[in-house]
Amino acid sequence: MIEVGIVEDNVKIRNLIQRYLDMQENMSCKIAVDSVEEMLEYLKEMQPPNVLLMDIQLPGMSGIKGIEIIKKEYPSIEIIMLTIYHDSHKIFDSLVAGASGYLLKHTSLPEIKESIENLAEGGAPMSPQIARKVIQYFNQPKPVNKPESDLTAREQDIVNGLVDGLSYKLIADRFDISIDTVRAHIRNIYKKLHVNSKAEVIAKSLRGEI
Amino acid sequence: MIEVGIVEDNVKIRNLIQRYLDMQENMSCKIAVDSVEEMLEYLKEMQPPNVLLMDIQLPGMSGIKGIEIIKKEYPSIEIIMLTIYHDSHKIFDSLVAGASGYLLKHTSLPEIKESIENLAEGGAPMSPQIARKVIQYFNQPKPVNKPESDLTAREQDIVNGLVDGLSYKLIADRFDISIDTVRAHIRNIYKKLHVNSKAEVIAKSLRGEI
DNA sequence: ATCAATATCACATAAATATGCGGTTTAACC
DNA sequence: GGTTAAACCGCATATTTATGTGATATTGAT
Repeated sequence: MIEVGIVEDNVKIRNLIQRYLDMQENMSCKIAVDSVEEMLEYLKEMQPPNVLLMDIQLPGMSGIKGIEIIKKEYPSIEIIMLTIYHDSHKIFDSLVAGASGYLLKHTSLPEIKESIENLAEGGAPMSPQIARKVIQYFNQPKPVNKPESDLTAREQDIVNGLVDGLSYKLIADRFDISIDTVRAHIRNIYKKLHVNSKAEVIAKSLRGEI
Repeated sequence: MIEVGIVEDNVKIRNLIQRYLDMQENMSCKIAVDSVEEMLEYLKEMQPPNVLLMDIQLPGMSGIKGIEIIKKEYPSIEIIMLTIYHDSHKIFDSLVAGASGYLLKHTSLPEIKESIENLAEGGAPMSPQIARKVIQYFNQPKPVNKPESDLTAREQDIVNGLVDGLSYKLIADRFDISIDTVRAHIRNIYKKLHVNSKAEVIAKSLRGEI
């Protein structure tokens, strides 16, 4: 039996969903409130539900802030956002805050039910449009970076040593070469990268510019 | 009418899917090959399909490399991966390469059909397990960082100077203070961060650990 | 009013780094 | 067989960093 809770300030929608879910054989929906604050009150006293359906636009605390707080206190609760917002910011903020699913409000009752079951089975319910936005997120950052300075394998070793915070001496020890050889490599690295300090090499490396 | 192409080296599966899709009223699936190379040959001569179903493990070029090449040449083709692999690396590599969906091979024929329609309507078909992994990607980076070393504003300024690759002298110039003051700040920064070199501060900073 | 933290500055010194110039050996390439 | 690139080593020196031990002024909290 899956215990479902609802945080939604539109009474009509809330009652509709609650009645529908509570009617299901494998679900129970006893707690439906209209703010995160109320839900937190409830959680303090009662057994927490397995799944929460949550709106974003709410009186008082926003649903996204709510995710953070609830997930922190009750990490086992899976949260599905149910909202009209389909802008990337709200989607990503929700997911980063800890939501496990994101549905748009036009989702039908049977689909909501299915999503909850889906979640219980280790899935992550998302409206198709949302999934699209999430996937687009991965396509975006592509063309940004493609520097490729060609350091030799050994030079890359030395750079890694620098990034690990090692001194020349320790790098020499790590690779069992003399400190003067380390110096030589570093000289060459500086030439190739057009820099003249350890700091710049580390910065470049950690920025993925090598 | 949605034109679908298939790149899949298992003949049985390929034929099964092709026949099923071609049978649908709103779809046509005329081209089904067993390698990316063959598909590229085909695309050079014929009208490109709207959607491609693609395996990852293929003879010759991998499906992921295939996405890159095909999307580069024919950006309008939407690609759905259809594979047995559910490891994060393959999923993310596929999405970054330009895939619009990612289905696991146990997906039923009607679900595949539905996914293609879904895609045509602006969605992004994903198996629930895949969606879960994608969502987990966003949750990940959160608990990673919890450093909270409380540097003062001035100390943070100095750190930024270091990250910018400046020497003590240049940092002093930037903030119009003496080099000895820079030294003093850096001493304090080292104490707070438990390090003892510029390199480590820069590394920590760029890793978001400050 | 006192205390703690911050920001500022100074002097001194050891250690590390940056840079110049020199070299040998090895493996790959034409 | 000569050329080239890489990896290796050494010595010298100027600059930069790391660290110690001071000190003063300002500020916000107790």
